[in-house]
Amino acid sequence: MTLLPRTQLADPIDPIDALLQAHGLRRTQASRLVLGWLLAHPDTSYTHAQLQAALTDDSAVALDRVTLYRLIDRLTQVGLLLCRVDANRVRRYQAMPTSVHAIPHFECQSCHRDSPLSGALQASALDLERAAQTALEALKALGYQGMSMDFAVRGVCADCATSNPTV
Amino acid sequence: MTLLPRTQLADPIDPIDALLQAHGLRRTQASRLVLGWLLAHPDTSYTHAQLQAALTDDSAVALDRVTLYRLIDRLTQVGLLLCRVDANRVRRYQAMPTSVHAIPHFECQSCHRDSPLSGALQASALDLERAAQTALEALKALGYQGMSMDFAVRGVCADCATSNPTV
DNA sequence: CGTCATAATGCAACCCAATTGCACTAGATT
DNA sequence: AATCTAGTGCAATTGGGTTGCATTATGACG
Repeated sequence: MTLLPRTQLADPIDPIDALLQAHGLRRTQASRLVLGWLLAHPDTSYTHAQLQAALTDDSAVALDRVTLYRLIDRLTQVGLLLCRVDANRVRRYQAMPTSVHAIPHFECQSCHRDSPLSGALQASALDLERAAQTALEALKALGYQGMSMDFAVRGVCADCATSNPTV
Repeated sequence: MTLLPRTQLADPIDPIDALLQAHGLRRTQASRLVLGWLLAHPDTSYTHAQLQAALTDDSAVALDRVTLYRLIDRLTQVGLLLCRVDANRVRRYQAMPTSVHAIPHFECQSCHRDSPLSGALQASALDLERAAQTALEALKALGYQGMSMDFAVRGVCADCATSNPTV
């Protein structure tokens, strides 16, 4: 029985390793772990704290707070992660979505609830999404990479408006 | 010469006083100052720090840090101010706009530049704005108040994408 | 008017997400 | 194998924002 020439198989068999390498990042335990975890949980965003908790929970590997900060920052800079700041001024990270689905949402400045625009707004929301899609295509053609859209309406919701003495 | 019955003139001659009163807020030196200043500088947003600096500069009245925090919070809750969190996790305040003009903008996660979507995207941007306008009308009809829209695209801009070794 | 409840102010101390500096470790490249 | 540098870990710090509590001033009511 002869030894198979392992090197014939491309070095990065793992898709995660391939992504890291393709973006010029080193393949370390931490980077594999974080990117792997986020890719395994698409369309969900996590704060730094949540991510650290989930990772230590999941893999029993306790990686340093600061290391995680720097790692997610690197992953974000190369476009592998999407980062946005939530209403509480905390950054939320998630795997950069491959397809786009910008759900318009409303942030009430009084009760601080964040609700998706639906129901009566279905029609205009669809219009929005279509227009946004067109915009994205144009950007991609210009060389932009790894994009996500976010449409926010801010104001005072009907509930809060009626309880306020706004005359 | 008889004294004019001053009280015949409506108490809140000042439009700022009128706004404060209409929203159930007391008319204090600080509230008049802040709301007045922001109304005098429409379509421009300020951080707490900038606002405090501008006010002490402008009116020689040094109001306390915490007082200003609480004041802008009150003004925001009743819908007189618009508050959003910028990419640096800092809240920015401005007078709630009366008309809407949501300029789509792109936030690069690599170089952290924030640029308006223009040029080649003019067409889709217009579509976007039209769709957004429709959405706003629908919300107003539902009782929502003092609204503003924000359309953000996040990703890696063409400049950064080419300098990254993204293969 | 004066009285009085309560909204608003000021100060000190605190919270917490995120950053910085520096020594150290481990991928990658030759 | 040697070596360069990206990545890691720890400690200390930054900075926007909050909380508790005593004090002041606004506006409503008799």
